[in-house]
Amino acid sequence: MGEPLATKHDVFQAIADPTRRKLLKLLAEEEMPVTVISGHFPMSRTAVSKHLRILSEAGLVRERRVGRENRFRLDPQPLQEIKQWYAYFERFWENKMAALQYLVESDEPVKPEQ
Amino acid sequence: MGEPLATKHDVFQAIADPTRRKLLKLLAEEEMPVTVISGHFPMSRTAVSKHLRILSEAGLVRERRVGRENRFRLDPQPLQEIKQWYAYFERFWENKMAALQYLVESDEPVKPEQ
DNA sequence: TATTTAAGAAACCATTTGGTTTCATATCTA
DNA sequence: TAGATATGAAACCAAATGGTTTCTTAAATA
Repeated sequence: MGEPLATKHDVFQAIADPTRRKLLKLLAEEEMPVTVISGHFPMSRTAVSKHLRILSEAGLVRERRVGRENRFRLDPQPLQEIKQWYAYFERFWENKMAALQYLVESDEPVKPEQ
Repeated sequence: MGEPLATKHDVFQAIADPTRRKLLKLLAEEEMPVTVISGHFPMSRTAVSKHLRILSEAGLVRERRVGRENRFRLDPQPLQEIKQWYAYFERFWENKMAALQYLVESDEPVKPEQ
């Protein structure tokens, strides 16, 4: 049923690395083979390949063999978990604003509570 | 101006650890001193304290000395960055839905694309 | 067919991470 | 004041992380 396709790696941990976040943005636009992808990063192809493996195990990218190429593309579905997690805190965000009159998006110091 | 208050630690990296995510949920409810907080976790107080330090450096918690206690509470503000990051991909998610007829927010199995 | 190209596997390495225990210090309280 | 309590700092450690280089294999091509 609606269970994740491949989640050997945690989504939160997968997106923790800035290189992997950049990979996701890159692969959101279009499908690409590993060599082309690695051309966008200042590290070895092997290193990029490892990051892709982690993203793949978190279900965030899909891979497809085409000849000798391995083409990757984004699968945003597991990011729903991030959204749901965030949504929980959004509640407190609202509460805080209302109840404690936090000065949101300002440089005013937060007023001590007592 | 509206810049983050303390971001020696990356927010994405801060929420990558499950213990720290649990800490955020715990501290969302109420302010607590370190000893009380650490009672909720199967590890040493010092370990919890280190996690709190990381959350603090990411701006996700505020600390306040009260006598000999150090009380922590959630500050959800930096989570906005997560939301913004996520929002970018939500766009692709929508696209996929439209183009590939994904079944969103249901328990139906995702239809294979080919 | 011989050669080039694409990619992963393996071995390795330095640094970071997440934990520990011990110790020092500041603040309560009997 | 003496002792108990709350906490962080320091030193330490094993495992995970993010990178490297080398080697092998499969597919495309001259």
